[in-house]
Amino acid sequence: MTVTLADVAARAQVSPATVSRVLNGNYPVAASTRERVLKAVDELDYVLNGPASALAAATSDLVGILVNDIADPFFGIMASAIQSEIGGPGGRAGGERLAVVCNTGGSPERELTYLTLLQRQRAAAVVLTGGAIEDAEHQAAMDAKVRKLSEAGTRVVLCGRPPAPETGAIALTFDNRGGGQELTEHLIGLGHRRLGYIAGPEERTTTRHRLEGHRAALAAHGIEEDSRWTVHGRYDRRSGYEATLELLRRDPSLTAVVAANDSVALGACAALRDSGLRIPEDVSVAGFDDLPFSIDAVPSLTTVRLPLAEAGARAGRIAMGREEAPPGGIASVRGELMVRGSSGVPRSS
Amino acid sequence: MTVTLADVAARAQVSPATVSRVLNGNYPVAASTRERVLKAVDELDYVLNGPASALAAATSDLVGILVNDIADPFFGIMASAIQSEIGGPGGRAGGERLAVVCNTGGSPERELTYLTLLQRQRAAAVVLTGGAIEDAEHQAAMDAKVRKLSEAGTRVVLCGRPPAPETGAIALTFDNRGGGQELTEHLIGLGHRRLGYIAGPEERTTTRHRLEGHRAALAAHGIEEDSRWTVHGRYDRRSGYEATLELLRRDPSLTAVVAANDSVALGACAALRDSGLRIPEDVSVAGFDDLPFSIDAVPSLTTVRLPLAEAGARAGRIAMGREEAPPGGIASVRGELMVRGSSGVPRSS
DNA sequence: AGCGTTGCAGCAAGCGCTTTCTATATACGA
DNA sequence: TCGTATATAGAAAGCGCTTGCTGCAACGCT
Repeated sequence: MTVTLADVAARAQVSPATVSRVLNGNYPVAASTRERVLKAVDELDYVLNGPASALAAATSDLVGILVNDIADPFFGIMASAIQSEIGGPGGRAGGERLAVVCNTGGSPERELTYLTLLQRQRAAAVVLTGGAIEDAEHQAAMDAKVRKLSEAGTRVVLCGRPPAPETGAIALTFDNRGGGQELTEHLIGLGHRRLGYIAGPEERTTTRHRLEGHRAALAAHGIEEDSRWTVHGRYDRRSGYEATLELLRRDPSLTAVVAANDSVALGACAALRDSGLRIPEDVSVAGFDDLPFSIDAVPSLTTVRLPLAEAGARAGRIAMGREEAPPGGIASVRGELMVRGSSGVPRSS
Repeated sequence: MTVTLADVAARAQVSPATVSRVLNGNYPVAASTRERVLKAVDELDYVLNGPASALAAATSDLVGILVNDIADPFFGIMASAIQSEIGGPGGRAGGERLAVVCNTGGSPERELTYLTLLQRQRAAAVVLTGGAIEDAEHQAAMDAKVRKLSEAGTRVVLCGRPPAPETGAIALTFDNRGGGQELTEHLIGLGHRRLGYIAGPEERTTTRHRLEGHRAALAAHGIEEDSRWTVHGRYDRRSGYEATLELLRRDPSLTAVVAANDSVALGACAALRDSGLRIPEDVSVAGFDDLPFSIDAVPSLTTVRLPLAEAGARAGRIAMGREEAPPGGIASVRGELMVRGSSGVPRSS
């Protein structure tokens, strides 16, 4: 059998209550007693029973982080930053908390089930990262779940995700629309008038907002849109490659390609090169996020930098109650345009 | 107050025991009764209390995945694959399990503390990924912890990590030494005789094994080593950039640079370009791992492909007891040499 | 008809911990 | 010197769930 609190108590010649208090340090215990208890703990190699503790105390030290794709550095970087603030071993936080990353793979069901699982574990906090799925039914279900979690005392923070009003969740939203607009305006400023756009998956807030920003920029400059110029795909390199070939097929006269994110942009670059086009002389390319590898692309990628680590860290602190929530429970985090080698004046100008 | 089993029982006019059995489905319950119970569960919006359940049943549905750096796709890809097999919502597995990713940041203390936290939660299984830290004391502590976990019934699987004999852990080890050797032999075969090597952090098994493979290749071809040709750094791009400049400073006549992994190789490429050197005409570059972005580098990266997703998936299945452990509890996973554009014949030949 | 089966449901005893309340001992003030 | 405040430890009642065992019908067999 495993060692229990009672065993430690017996060995230290004290009551179980005292051992518990020594371990939790939330009640005065005489120094000599504490020492005796700690010695017994050490000798017996005692490890607290988490479930029992959580049951009795009606709280748990679990913190959940939901991500859409853990293999994507976009989420990895945020998760890493969140986790570093959550504490866990070695973090800045006091109490040791188990920060757990849950990979939804972008599936609505998984998202919901993970939330239930965390609710079941009576998680101390939950951080939802990345864009939300735009399906009315799913969204309602999510909101209901989030509200329930909040009511049960779980702090819910949205990081890089649109606010969920009336749910009690704190939102740190990325200004995808503004960033998208700024990016496209940069290209328009260079003289581009025929811009292809590789959007992310449909029914995602991130996809929609970035695209809306792009369109707003076009509209602001009186550029009429051609529906052939927009293609949807996944948020990965492969998708960018294929979408670019498709764009080129539809309209070979495009002078710029704006991608939904950096991975897609990289795929776009590869497709352009394979098609014998130079970047940026023949076609300019722009990404989004400014992930670490973007600066290493050849040419380096013009993109919008999102402060993923900073936002994640802040979300983590808020989740831990170590930082005040922004006024109204909502904060918008702006991106920063990074002009680099992949964008230049169009060939025809 | 939150809804409890008893509330559901009252509403369904059955005993708590029956509700529990309906929920767990491990005991015969009449269809009509089950239906009544499920209806009550639904109406009351009941969510099982995880800790209470874990305490009573003395088991938990938590599975831990330890990674060194969650922001690094190397780990992200493995974690994703492991998690997909662990089940969790939507996975192939039957029971719903909470697969949690814990980020150690490469710190020995965190590694140990996370293991304790998982032990505390009575985790069903634990998967340790990536290289281990080569410190006798730490290793002994880890082995002891792992042994204790095994004894307590937690299945422990090492994925991409050297075996830990006598601990009861199953190991899926990457053949870093063989891969490193093959890679360097490829360069030697092209005619290179002056090869720089950017190693990972010291005191890491992965670092050592890859370096050993490199040296074995040199030795096999009678190439004498120059201690100036090896530089240690972190496993990231920045480190590769700086290390390359350092190598160039030490010996400008190098015709090839072998990096500890792909990120480092990318940094090396950037440094070479910034130094006015062409790849591979002036200097060849090689990486390791074959992460998704490697093929997009310009020129595309010669590297050793590690089947991260496959190995992760297998580790996940073994952790769930859905696949037999390899004979002896140890399997070696080989890498595959991917010859691409970044390696060519040396300039002097 | 009598009796062993079989199928389902309930009782109640924990699982290992936390925490309130109570008890004791010591210290302090008047 | 006695009463009261203060510090520390213990007793015991759960926290919400699982599960071995018991109970009781309805059933099938000889």
